[in-house]
Amino acid sequence: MQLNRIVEFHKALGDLTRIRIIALLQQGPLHGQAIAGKLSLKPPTITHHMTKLREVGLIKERRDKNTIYFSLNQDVLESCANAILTLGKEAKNMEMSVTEAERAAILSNFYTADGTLKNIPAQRKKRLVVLSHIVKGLAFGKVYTEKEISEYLRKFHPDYATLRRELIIHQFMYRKNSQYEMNPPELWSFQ
Amino acid sequence: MQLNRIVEFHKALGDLTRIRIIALLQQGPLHGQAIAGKLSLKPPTITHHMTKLREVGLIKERRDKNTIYFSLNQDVLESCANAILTLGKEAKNMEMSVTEAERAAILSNFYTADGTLKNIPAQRKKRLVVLSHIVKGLAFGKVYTEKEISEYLRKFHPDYATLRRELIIHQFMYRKNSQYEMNPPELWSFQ
DNA sequence: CATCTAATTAGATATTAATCAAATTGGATG
DNA sequence: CATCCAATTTGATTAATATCTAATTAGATG
Repeated sequence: MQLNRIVEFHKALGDLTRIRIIALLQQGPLHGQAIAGKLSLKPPTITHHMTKLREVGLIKERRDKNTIYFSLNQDVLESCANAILTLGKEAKNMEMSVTEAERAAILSNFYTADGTLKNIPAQRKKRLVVLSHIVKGLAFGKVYTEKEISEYLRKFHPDYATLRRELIIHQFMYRKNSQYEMNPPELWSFQ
Repeated sequence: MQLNRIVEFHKALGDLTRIRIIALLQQGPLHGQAIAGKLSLKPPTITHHMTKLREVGLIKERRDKNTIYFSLNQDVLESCANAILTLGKEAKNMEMSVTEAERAAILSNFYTADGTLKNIPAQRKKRLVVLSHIVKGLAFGKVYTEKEISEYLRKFHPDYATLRRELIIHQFMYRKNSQYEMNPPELWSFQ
């Protein structure tokens, strides 16, 4: 994830009023005046804060007559909250380029003859080599459902949930609203 | 986790320079001048930012002669990053120990038509039901003075001091320096 | 068309905060 | 003791931002 996106996300949450709004919206959708009432603030102030939250993708809205119901985009909240945990690790990978020979050796080591994985490599470098190979089997630009992704991954290893999580964490794939998309290689934490 | 702690955490990360510092420290410990050099900033600026990061518990330090090596407290980073995800989520679990019917029965039993309490329930379970209902009339995240709290509680029962004490004891509210704040529902001692 | 209501924009004010130069602190060392 | 060096504090400047009132927009309804 881009550095500035992370900053803007945390800046959006670095305000008591906006945290209170998040807490409210986690209980369910609310319209502007209701939020203003519960927080003892004026509507323009709520608009101001909703704008900030919307700018970082945290807000979904649904209109009903004159009233706009705001709700939380939990996917964005989760992915942005976790982004900070894997920050410096991407930079470290830059130093860790792998030769083609090394790469081939790692792959032949972890793949069986029928194309499944013996196990998921514990060592970070090897895991990234294997993950990048797996993600190359997907079509770039295509949007996959969660079910499609799981089925694809299960062909490699029964623990497809771990594979899926690792693919997200290391920026090989991008998830939004339970839909999955391959990231462009320049975002991969690797190569 | 206390609401203000979450705000301070995100405020600490809502700055590009501090995010860059985090990214650096995730690769290993560094001393101040090294950070200043890598970011092309002056030492006082680094001190300023390290102070902010330290205030939210993100920094560990080790001294070697005149040089202080800063490193990241990953545990704090993870727990604070995840705190935002579970803010209001357990709000509904609270009622799990009591059925809605039971709850409604207790409330209608102790409330008069004009919204005041006939008396403060002696039985623990009933008292908790009533207290949780009272605290829901407060704004989550707002800081109240003792006077405001007392006035609010007096609308329910003349013995507002008992109500106030009970709200603290059972973790519905948090008090510090005569200032009161509603606790997040996951802290409520409901059954 | 006239009116209502919720949301937004505009503009003003007060507060917070990021950065640096200059001065200071405080341990380490000769 | 004198000196060095990294870190910190102080004080100033500049930029951002949280909140409000008043005015405006825009959809819905009679």
